[in-house]
Amino acid sequence: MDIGAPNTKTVLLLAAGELFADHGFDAVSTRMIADKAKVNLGGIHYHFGSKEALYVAAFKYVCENEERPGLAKLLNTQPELEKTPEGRAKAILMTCRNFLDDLFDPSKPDWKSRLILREISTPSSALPILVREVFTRDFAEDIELYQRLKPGASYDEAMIWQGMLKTQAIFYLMAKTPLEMMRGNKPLDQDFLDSLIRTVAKSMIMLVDLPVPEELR
Amino acid sequence: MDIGAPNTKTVLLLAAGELFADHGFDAVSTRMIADKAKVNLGGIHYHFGSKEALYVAAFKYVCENEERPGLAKLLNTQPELEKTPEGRAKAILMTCRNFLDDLFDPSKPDWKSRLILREISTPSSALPILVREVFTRDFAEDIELYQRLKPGASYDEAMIWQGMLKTQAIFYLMAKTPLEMMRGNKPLDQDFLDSLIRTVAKSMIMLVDLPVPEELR
DNA sequence: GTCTATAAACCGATAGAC
DNA sequence: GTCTATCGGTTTATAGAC
Repeated sequence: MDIGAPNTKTVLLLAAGELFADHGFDAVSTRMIADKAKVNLGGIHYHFGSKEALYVAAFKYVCENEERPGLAKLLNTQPELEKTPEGRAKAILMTCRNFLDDLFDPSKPDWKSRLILREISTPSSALPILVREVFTRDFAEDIELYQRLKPGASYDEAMIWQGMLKTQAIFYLMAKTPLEMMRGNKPLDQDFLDSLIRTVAKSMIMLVDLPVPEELR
Repeated sequence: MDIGAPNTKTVLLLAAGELFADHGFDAVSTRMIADKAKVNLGGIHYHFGSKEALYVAAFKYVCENEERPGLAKLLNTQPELEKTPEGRAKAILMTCRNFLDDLFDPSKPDWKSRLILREISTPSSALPILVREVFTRDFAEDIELYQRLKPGASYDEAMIWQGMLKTQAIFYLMAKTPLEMMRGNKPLDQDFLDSLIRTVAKSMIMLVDLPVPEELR
């Protein structure tokens, strides 16, 4: 979907997306959306037809505009990394760092990721968009890469390996509030994030029998 | 909460818990709950006072009655496993297997786990119960164990290590439907579960510098 | 404790003026 | 394309009979 200047439709998409991400579809009313977007209530049905159609449009917009570079993409732009075991290990570490730093960057709003998370846990009519735009598109390359790193590996094994980063990243994004409460309201700071990056990268590197970089020891 | 014979209150707790787990708090009406429990609508307010109080009661009931044995508990019942590196590695593998087999056992209803998952992703007034009964209680022992296995390790590192099993288990429980759709409606079968168990166990074992059991090679 | 009836508020959606 | 007013339905919660 191509969107130019911030018109009513775009404003509605973004306001609705953030509200749905924060509270869930059923907890958000069309009046809340109209208020947040500073748009008349009737505009929702004029532009989208229904609340559900607005949700699907917002979800589709987010999926198609989110770019979360995986390991395979990094290796495509820096092919020399794939030539040596040390380079491949470094590429895995860089991917973990890029992915998690980006996801937890406080200057970047995280509602788009959380909206996707909601569709994962409570699928709606937007589920095919999720599967097509996120699951299939984002996973496929890294699955193929794993099977290149470990010839003969099963699809399941490849799927689980490339999921180690994403599943854990998603959990800590999702569980931020209770985790911080558990830690006595100490926020998940950069130290925590560094530990997570190092642990995930190290385990993924060791699982494909690559040498662990010195900085992870 | 001690509950004897299946009285109205218990029936309501269980019916409400399952519905909330399946659809979320806002998507479930008190009429749906009363219908499922085959209880009169007024009974909800008579026994619990409000829909929100019923949710909190159901959540508390689930948290207090769920027993998910961790690694530390296994070692307490079989202390001889902790004596050798091979035994410690085996204990980690057994914990992963027990945890995941139990979570994905088709004969066991998984709505209790999914209800907890919902409170994690969308905290409500029941959040303190979640933190106290699940996060603090379930995590503490394994965190302490990790620091025994790796003296001098930081709290964050220990937290992330013991979370490797739980975070990934939770993701696959949560994402079952879209994952199966991505796999062309092929279910997450025992082969997939075995791959997950093996991969998670292997990475956790290697992270604490223990020897990888022969069966995981 | 269980039931019916209903109050009061809110919901998504629509009609029609501008 | 934006606005107001409102419809028909559902929601939680309650009052009161039994």
